[in-house]
Amino acid sequence: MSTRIADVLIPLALDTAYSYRVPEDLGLVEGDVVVVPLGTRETVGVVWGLSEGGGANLKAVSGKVDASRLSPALRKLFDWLAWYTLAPRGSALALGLRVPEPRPEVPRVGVRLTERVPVRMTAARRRVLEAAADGLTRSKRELADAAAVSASVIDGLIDEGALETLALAADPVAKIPDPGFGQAELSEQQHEAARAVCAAFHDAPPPVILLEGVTGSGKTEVYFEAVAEALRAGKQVLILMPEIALTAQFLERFAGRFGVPPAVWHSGVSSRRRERLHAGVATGEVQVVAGARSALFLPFEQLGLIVVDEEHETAYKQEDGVHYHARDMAVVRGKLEGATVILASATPSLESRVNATRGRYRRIVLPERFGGRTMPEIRAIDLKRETMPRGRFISPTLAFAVEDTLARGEQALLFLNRRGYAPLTLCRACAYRYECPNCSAWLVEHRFRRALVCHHCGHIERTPEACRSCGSVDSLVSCGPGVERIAEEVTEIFPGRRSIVLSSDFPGGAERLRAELAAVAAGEFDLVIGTQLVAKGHNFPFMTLVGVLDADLGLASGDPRASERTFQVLQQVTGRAGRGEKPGRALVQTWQPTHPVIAALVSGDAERFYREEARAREAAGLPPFGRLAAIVVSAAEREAAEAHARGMAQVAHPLPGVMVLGPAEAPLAVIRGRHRFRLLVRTEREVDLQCYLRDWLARCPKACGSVRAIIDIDPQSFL
DNA sequence: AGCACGCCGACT
DNA sequence: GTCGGCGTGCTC
Repeated sequence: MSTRIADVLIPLALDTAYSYRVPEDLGLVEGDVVVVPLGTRETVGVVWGLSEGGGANLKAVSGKVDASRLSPALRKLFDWLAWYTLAPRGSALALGLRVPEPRPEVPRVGVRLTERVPVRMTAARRRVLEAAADGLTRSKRELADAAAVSASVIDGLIDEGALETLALAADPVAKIPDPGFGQAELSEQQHEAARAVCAAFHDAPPPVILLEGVTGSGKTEVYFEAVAEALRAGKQVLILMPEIALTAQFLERFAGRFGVPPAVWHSGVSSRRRERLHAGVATGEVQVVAGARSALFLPFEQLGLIVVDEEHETAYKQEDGVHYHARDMAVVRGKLEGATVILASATPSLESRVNATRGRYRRIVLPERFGGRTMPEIRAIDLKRETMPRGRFISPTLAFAVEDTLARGEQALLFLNRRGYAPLTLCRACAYRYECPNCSAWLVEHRFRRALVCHHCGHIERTPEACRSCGSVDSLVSCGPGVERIAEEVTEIFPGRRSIVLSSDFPGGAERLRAELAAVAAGEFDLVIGTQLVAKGHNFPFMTLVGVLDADLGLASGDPRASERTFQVLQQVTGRAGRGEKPGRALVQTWQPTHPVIAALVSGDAERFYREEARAREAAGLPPFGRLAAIVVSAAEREAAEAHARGMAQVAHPLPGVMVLGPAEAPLAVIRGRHRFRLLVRTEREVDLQCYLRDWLARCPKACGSVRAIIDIDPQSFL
């Protein structure tokens, strides 16, 4: 008398699947979604394994949920993700498990014209009757929109019998994209790249492709051809993008190529719609999903292609809960599903370039701009050779170039990656610096808001009249530039020019900002002063000059990715010049024109940057990428962990309350908390980290379920 | 994640 | 005396 046992993984912070007895008549299969008793309540879970057992006194599975079954590939993905990130398997599962709430089916109502004429006629009613004159059935909303009336007019006509209601078939979750709809005209280069990408789609095993193309080279059109190829092969496609890149503009472009927009998945999509999409993806009805990171865990039935657009974007990094990088997970999912993966970027991350060089990824390059446009000419302005007017940040050379550009009726962009008015406020009398009380970073002056703001933690205080330290009045000076201060300078040296400051502080929110970006694109401004916000997105056809005010900003931040990030953002922002009819140029103000980042940027030789950066890291004994892990253990484990740490050498650490211990190649830090404390392990390579942690956990078994995080080495995210 | 259990301070 | 605050640990 053997019983069937189901090992059920529950989407909670649990690493082990729990065993339940399977009732005879349930007919469970691995991957089924089930309801099981857990403690005093009932929870949903997924059958991770089935076996024949002795039928011990286990609780029984309560029932099967009529939801999509998780495919073996998806279950493997969650297992792998949990293993890789050292997260409990249940937490990994929680990222992708979605259980449909039982909702009453709301029948969609359509209305249609009848023979009956309403007793009283009004202008609004007449418009409705005209719009409905063709006798077709429409939804209330549609008819109201077509006649430009409110829904109550329609209701009135229904009451009078002039319109009749009838049940409407539920509309499809997503429209069917047509791979042959609007084949774009491709340049020779794009064509060649598209052919290579499409050919690779049929390779076995399917490759990971790094599609690298300079700004304006038409990467999107190229990967759209791969999407078309996948659709023709009857496969589903996932396009991952940073949430902010999922714009109406992108959807229109997609619709221009495939006839309809893709299904969209991001945090703003309603839960009802998500549920329908989830189900539609599982049945294969939804063929293309464009989505933010979490779309990675949708239960695709026949996934053939994953595109990761702007693969270098940091938005792909999940920093709370389970720490994962969506780009890397996309590569893993591609492998598990047998799907081709395309990583697209104008400025790839260092690790993707390294992977391409090592032959793990196939590299396809679009070196030129589309439509005969040329890349902007980039020149450095050596600030050591400029005579800067006192209190000014725009050099005479740059000012002259701006004047010249404006005189020709073209636009210029002045780029400074610093919000606010001035990054530092200090007292002339006592040399007191205004620092954040929470994180001791400098407080940034925002003159417009009359406040000092911490860009780290959000702390805000009113700009003081007198020095907080010595009480002197009128002794405070603003040091260094922010975009607001540059705007002030611009009105002084280019009087009468229409200028605008664009940063994430822009008053009026995202809607206003979008409108202003459109206004810039339409040529309604002469000068744009902007932060990183203007580095990508909207195309500005009249912009022919980009001036970078401080190219060195960010190079000395201590972040191991500082060079890479700076290079990427400078490449993007200088690439804004000359995307319209006329060629563009960029002038880059710097104190260190021979710095590898600046030299590579000016020479237009990205290869050189990546090569040198990889070499520099190797020489410094750093890997191209590294990780930090935090383990949270219970108070009971504290002693054992400390005993283990005691045998290790101490190393200084800049973080308050952190004690760093351990050998130099794998230091171990201990942060004391009130009731918990953390162990932070830094290591040179991911593989080492895994080994190190596993070894550590073996000695400290109870800590195993409590490993909380693996994060990139990045002091910012760590703080 | 929820829920129970247990240990402390402060109230009808 | 007990009510309830939170901190801790368990759930097949």
